Amino acid sequence: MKIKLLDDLFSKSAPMERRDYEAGDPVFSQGDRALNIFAVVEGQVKLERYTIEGRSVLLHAADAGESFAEASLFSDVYHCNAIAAMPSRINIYPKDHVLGILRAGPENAEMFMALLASQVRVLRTRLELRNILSAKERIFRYLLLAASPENPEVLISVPLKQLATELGLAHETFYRELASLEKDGIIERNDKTIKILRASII
Amino acid sequence: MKIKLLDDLFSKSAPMERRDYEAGDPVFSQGDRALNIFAVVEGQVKLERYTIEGRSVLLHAADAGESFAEASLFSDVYHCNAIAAMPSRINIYPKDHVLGILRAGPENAEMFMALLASQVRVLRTRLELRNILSAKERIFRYLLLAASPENPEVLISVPLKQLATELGLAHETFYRELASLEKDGIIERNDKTIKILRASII
DNA sequence: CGAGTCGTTGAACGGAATCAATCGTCGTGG
DNA sequence: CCACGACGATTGATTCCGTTCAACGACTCG
Repeated sequence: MKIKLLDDLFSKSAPMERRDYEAGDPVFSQGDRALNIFAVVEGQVKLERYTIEGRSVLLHAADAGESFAEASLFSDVYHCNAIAAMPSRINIYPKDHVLGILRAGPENAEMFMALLASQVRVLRTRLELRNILSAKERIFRYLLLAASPENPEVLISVPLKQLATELGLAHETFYRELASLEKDGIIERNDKTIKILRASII
Repeated sequence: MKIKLLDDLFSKSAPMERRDYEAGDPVFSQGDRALNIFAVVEGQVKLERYTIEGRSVLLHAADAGESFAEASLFSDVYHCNAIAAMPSRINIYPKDHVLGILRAGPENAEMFMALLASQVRVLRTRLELRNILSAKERIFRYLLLAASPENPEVLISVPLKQLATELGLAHETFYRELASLEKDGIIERNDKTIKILRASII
């Protein structure tokens, strides 16, 4: 979820706390009273849940720019642990204040609902991409989706390595297949953009 | 998103339409005025977007029990095509009526936000599972998450084949690894349940 | 200038997909 | 009522391709 939009919405007329964490610092723990929702400004936060026999399983890794624990707005306690995975800076929005804003008027609530619904859409799409086995095909479809219908040029604003992770590929594979796509004249790479030359990899 | 909860929320004091579609029938098309949101009762609906050169890319396949086009509540037009992938029955909730309900009181809006937030949580978790390369490990973590901390028994209410798809595995692989987990004494399988015997696959 | 990271390519391995075949069950219609 | 088809569950054999390990150049930043 775009952190800026969230900020615009939740920092309205209110103090928002920004705190720094060291790697390993807990942000909150499973069972704690849910008092805040959060957004990662810098760093990464791991969300994990304790399961049977004290074992913990990773639920999500929230990277810079992501919000997390939104569901805690509607729950009394946190249902997982949040731990800074590296030195991190985190925005903290008090739950009661946020709920106040959401209740203040339908516009605010609807803005938040729109953010959530769009997040759902993005996640579903990302999940669908993962159903594509072939690395080349997955990368290509990603590019098709990232390009607008009118403009076949995709702006790459994050390191390719990170893109690879987002697509669920080893970065070596990603580089390789990008190179292969370019060699086959399907895409053209420039400094920070990738241009789709043909809308088919055949 | 649980269709029942949605129904409870959106069918309040209002007519909800239920319509049947044949395979290939369009539910709505990219660019159409967004007038409804939907839920699949039976069948499957494919959501796809037109990209450059008239090519379309699958965004999501909504199965029975899922809602779709929630984001259209906050958009003037649909941004993708929805097509029945097989004979399907679909609930249709008129957007203006739904928005009316959401504006009627904060409880309704908050119920919907809670649904969306929980959906986000589920999708993030599912995505995180996909980051696990090893089929056995992925299946095992899934089971750990599906089991409650107190009760190591997981109720399997859908065909295993479908579970395999959800986990992003070929069903053959899924059966194989389940068998292997059982052989190693890590799980115990009964008719409709799987019991976790050890919280580690080592 | 050195440490760290990104980007890139090569070689080898391993494991999941795929193709294939069988069995059991359930529903259906002749 | 039984034959048949459809589908889920299961196991075997084979193939393929993405991961992994490794090494290197380019670049940035302190």
